[in-house]
Amino acid sequence: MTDAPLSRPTPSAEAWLDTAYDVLTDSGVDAVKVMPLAKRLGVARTGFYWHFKDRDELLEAMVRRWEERNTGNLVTRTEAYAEGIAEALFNLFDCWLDPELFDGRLDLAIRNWARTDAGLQDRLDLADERREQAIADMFVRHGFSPDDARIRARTVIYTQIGYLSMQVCEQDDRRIAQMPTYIHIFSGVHPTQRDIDRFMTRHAWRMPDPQQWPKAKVG
Amino acid sequence: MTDAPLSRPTPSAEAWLDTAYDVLTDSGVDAVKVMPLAKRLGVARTGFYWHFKDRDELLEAMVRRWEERNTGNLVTRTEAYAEGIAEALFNLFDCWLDPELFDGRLDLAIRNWARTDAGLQDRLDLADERREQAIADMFVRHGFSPDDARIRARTVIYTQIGYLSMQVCEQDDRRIAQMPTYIHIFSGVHPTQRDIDRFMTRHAWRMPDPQQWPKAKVG
DNA sequence: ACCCCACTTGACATATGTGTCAAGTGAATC
DNA sequence: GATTCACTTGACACATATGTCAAGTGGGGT
Repeated sequence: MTDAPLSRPTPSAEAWLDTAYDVLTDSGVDAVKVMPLAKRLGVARTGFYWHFKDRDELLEAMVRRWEERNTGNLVTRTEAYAEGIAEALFNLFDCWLDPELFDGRLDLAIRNWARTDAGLQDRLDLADERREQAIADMFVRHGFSPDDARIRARTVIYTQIGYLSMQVCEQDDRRIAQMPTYIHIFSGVHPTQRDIDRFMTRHAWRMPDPQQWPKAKVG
Repeated sequence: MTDAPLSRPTPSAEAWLDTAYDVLTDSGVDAVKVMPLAKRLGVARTGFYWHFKDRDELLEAMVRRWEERNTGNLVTRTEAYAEGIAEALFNLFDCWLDPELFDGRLDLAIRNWARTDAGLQDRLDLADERREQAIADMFVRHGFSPDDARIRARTVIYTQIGYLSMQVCEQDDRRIAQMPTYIHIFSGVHPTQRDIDRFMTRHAWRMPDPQQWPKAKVG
């Protein structure tokens, strides 16, 4: 008899939502249709309408799932303590490695969907502005001029979105190994060995072989 | 009686294609459907099947339009003569300003479409690899190490794709004004006033007020 | 004036999608 | 054992899409 949150979705509403999420992230919003979802779940399509008013309500639930996750975590990472810009960027890069912090596939799906949904585009623009501001502030705290900081923030964001958009699939260990070079490009500063070790240790379990850890002065 | 290329599309096949292109670039491939296109053109839908075998043939025609355009022009720009890396990057940046050289909206639409079409994804991967290689070669020619060059090439590409993907809409003059800062980030080198002037002169008609031209050592 | 060819059209067959509704089911409560 | 509540179901009505076909139209060449 634990206290459940008030309108918690029933297990089967949850199932519709999860399936919808899978389809959204790997085929886009146009593929999120009640009939195919029902086929996947192996149930009658009409049961859907007991849990959700209509298709739009399902879509709205997914947008909320996105809003409650990606941007908030990213902003928090930019605010983490760092001795220098390199460490600060490494903190941010945690988001690109931990799907709990930032769901890249979902972000991309939302972004594509927003192209044909003006209301969603507005919500996305707000989220993007928050992210850009948070990263720019981070650069400013580490001594960059506001103008430079803003363009560097954009470079970081565009690079990440571009990476997602291009569907690059690399193994975590290769991605991690390149990150010190990205740090140098984004900030103009080489991370110290200390910065690198701290980051590598944090993600060691994704990259089991310490031999692969880069030495400082990469790039 | 001019010699027409052999299978040139008839004027009305052209019209279907153009409309399809518009819809593709601003709503995505899922919106490219014969019935709505017919409505837009104000003709009977079935006439479509006189010009094209089926919907797939229309889509294929658009993919070809893309292949014949974006990647080739981009690679050519990376090969243009440049005294230094800054000038070389400015040469490449021409693509982001001249829709004749590189059609960003089309590139983005193809990219989203490829997410749900494995065959197209393969063709896109080939194109991306050509682009990355060409840009990396450019960095190498200007003295960067192969590893660094490759990551810098990716940063350039991801940034551009990210920019497109985020649907940023800025005026040309503002974008142009920021480009020297991007050059610095991408290459670590400040463009000289000479580099900047050459670039600005080339795009002066997009940015009528020379007062706005940035001075060197920006960022 | 005729016909032919390029092209267009409306009717048909079929598939896939949305949403409503009244009836059905099965487990927990009275 | 009857009832009720939460949830599921199949039948229905309708919209939108694809693709085929035979018939129609209209301008150029003979």
